[in-house]
Amino acid sequence: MSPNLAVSTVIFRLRPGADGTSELALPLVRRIRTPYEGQWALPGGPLTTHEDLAQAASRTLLATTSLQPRYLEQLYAFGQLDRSPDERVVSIVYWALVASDEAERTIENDNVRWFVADELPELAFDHKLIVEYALWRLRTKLEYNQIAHGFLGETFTLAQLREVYEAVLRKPLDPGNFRRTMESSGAVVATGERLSGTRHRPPQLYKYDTSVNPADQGPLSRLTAPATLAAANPSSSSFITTNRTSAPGVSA
Amino acid sequence: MSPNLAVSTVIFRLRPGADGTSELALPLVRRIRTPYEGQWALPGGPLTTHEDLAQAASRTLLATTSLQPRYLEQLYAFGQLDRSPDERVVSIVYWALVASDEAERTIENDNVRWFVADELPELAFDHKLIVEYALWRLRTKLEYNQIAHGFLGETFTLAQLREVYEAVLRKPLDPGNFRRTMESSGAVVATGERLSGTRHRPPQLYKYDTSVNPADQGPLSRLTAPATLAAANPSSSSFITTNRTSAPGVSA
DNA sequence: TGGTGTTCAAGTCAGATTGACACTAAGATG
DNA sequence: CATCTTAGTGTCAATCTGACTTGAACACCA
Repeated sequence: MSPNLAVSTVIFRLRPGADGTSELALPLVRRIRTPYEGQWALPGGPLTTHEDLAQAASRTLLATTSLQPRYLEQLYAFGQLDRSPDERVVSIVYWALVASDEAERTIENDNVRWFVADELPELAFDHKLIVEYALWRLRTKLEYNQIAHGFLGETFTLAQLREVYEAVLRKPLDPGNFRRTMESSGAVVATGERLSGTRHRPPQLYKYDTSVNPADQGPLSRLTAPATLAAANPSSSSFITTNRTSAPGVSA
Repeated sequence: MSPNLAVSTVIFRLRPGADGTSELALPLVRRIRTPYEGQWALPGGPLTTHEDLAQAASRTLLATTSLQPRYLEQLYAFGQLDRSPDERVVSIVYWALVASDEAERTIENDNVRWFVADELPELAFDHKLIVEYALWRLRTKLEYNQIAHGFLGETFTLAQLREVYEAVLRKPLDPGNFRRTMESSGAVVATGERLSGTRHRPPQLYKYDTSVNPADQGPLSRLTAPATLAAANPSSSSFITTNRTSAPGVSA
């Protein structure tokens, strides 16, 4: 007599906005049955017994939007008693990032459409809450974890990467400081190639060095790649003492 | 034909260790049926249709250890196909903090025992992985989120709070810098009272200002108030003060 | 009763980090 | 060739961080 188990996914992409900058968008599907028939909802479906949680997220993601995610992470398990009017449903929600060019392949129709993240219609169930939490996670995680490349292709310029940050965080960033931070973090590596055809000085193309700062995708990612965990981020809390003995100074 | 749903909880407390400092400990229960009969496992049980996820976590937590958590947060949903040999089980795991004095009430017997977090026996299912992930979350979250008071009583000295940090992070912290950081964060407020009966200058008693830096407990905490999570256990004496010759008291 | 030990609590200081901003480089455009 | 635009580098002050010093206030003990 277990409650029903469903898996849904909040999918994010970046697309050119009206004012020239990029804006966050996510796909919704129209419900074709009660409850909430006709309303927009997150893509998802029931969990079958023969598939993984992440697999189920990928499957429903592919089925509704024909997209492959570049980043996929579990968000939260929602299980309040009243989240569905009829039956008890526990939804395990994932969130995903897709590259812009990949997202072009979505077949938009009357039942699948992309919406700007800040201008959503009324959503079925508690999906409004879920999307807001996913947005919070995306914005929070972007600041300390290297996941911005989930929106981009294999290589990219620092300006493109900065545009991702600016669109997600909704604030302008200083190009010089952004470059300094990214380069010193070591998460990004210059390929040596340049992007030509621009109206200005050709910028370097970069790619991500995933071995330096692996994105935390939950506990399961440790099973497959345990070695990279040793290269952890240095703690930056002020009160943390690494070595109480004084370092030897330079003396004559 | 949904998979079975279970809820388990990783419960942490601090207890006095052999070398005088505190150490992290967590309770495990011995399995009394196959699979993994006789092995140690996390407390938990199947999710019933009439209870919330967090409620289920609290219930099984109370049933096995007779404890009330001071902090409770969802950890992750584990759903790999092979995590249970017989049937498909999806476990939604919570993690909890209990105050030291509260934890004294646990009835330890042959089937329930506290273990030091770094010296666990062989565990059933994938519970080893789960505990390690919970440990990682606890240590990571402590550095940017104010959850350390989950181990302490209503009021505490900065030295006690620092001891929590040192035990969880497993490294010594500079008292002066710790004080500076905590006071400037505003998360902690001096009560004006002092703890007397110590062998030295009486320290200030502090309490947490939860309004300043509320702990992120997931998306649901934004909708409803934390409610009964702040356990009514006003006893301010913790194990940290037990090695005193005379009983410490509180003075203005 | 006064010295000693211990921790509390406040303060100092050098090096690292951050945010704001100036300046030069290198392409395209007309 | 002058100009526009972004790439990329450099500077500087304010702040933060980690290590360390100093005085305060109690208990304890000779």
